[in-house]
Amino acid sequence: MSNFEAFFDYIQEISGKLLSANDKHLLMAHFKPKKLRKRQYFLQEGDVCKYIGFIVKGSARTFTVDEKGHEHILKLSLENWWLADFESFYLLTPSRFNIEALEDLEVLQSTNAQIEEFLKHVPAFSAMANAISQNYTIANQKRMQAAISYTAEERYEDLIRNYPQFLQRFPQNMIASYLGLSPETLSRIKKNSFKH
Amino acid sequence: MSNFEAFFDYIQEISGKLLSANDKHLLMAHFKPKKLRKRQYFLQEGDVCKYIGFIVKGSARTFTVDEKGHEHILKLSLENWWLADFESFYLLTPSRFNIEALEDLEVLQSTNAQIEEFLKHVPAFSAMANAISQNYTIANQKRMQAAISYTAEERYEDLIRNYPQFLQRFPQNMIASYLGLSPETLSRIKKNSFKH
DNA sequence: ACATTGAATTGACTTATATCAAGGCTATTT
DNA sequence: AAATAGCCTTGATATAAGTCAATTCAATGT
Repeated sequence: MSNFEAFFDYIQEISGKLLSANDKHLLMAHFKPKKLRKRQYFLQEGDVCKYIGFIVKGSARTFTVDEKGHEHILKLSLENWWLADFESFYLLTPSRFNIEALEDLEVLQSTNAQIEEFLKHVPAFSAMANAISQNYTIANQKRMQAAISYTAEERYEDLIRNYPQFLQRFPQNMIASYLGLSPETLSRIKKNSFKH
Repeated sequence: MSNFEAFFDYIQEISGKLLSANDKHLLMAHFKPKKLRKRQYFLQEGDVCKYIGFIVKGSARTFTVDEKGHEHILKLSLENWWLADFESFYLLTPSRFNIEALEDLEVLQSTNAQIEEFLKHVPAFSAMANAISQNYTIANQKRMQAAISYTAEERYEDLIRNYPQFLQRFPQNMIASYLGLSPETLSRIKKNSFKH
């Protein structure tokens, strides 16, 4: 299945290790392809995030809804990213988040218990997990720094630098929410940044 | 050395595995005790973060200085936490951060190359690394959500709930900076929160 | 013990960002 | 093709938070 080829390439590239034929069979046996249409939910608030998904195609947003009914986007996710509420996934607690497909979405999904097995038995998989953990730590540190020390305009410029794909793939109001801004404010920032 | 006992206990508790006598000798051979007095720097902006430190005693802050000379605290760290700029430590790039002792500080420190060895040869150590990675991911997700969707007052309440020790150990202006607030604003928030 | 420095508070004022409301444009659905 | 819904922009106004300055108090160094 061509779905899995991209997945295998990704694992091998990021881990720097090769997958054996056996490894590949094991992964194919326990990652299930799942398709969601735009607007469908991968996870709903209150449910346990039983599955982690590797995005083969499409995009999604992870968001909360506050008491005033306002949505706040914590993550925007694209191809070759992992999709889950990790807190709920690791601890098996009810999630505070919703995860919704923003475009038609194809993922390969598996459970926490299965992931533990891959970590034990597939060296490339566990090397990948370590590499991802490093990347996430670095990305989180950068984003947190931006959140506490940058102005709205600087955060937007930072996003353009780090995730230029987002501008192509996501509507501006989603990007505003991801940056912690109102859509109006982002619109004004874009207008003013011409002047600089 | 009593320093190491606390360290070993920590590793065993968080990993759920025991350290052999051999493991302990290996750790003691390659983690060097280091003491810093209050105000001394564990890391300076521009330097590569060669060492990761396990805090045995004391506290530290990780912060940046922006173009206007304002300091922004990204992390506050206490006993049994790991101290490093992980981006610089993993990638061996010059750090954008400073790490300064806020109280007299005792750490056990080691290099990235050594850590790799421990991960390979000490099962409890690598299990600990995986557990920490999960905890960090969860904590980062929470803090990021707070940053984009909470008001200043809600972020402060969140801090009281999650890290009550901070109020005892750190001056209020440090906490304000950690929350991304001016000291004056935090002072006013405290005054007003009596009214609610 | 005295002098100095740093921390916290408060008031007055400024600035950044949110909110509310309206209008126009575009894409999607029927 | 018409109707609809979603998205973006703009203006007017409100609110939250920052800045600057002054004062008090506590902690620290000599």
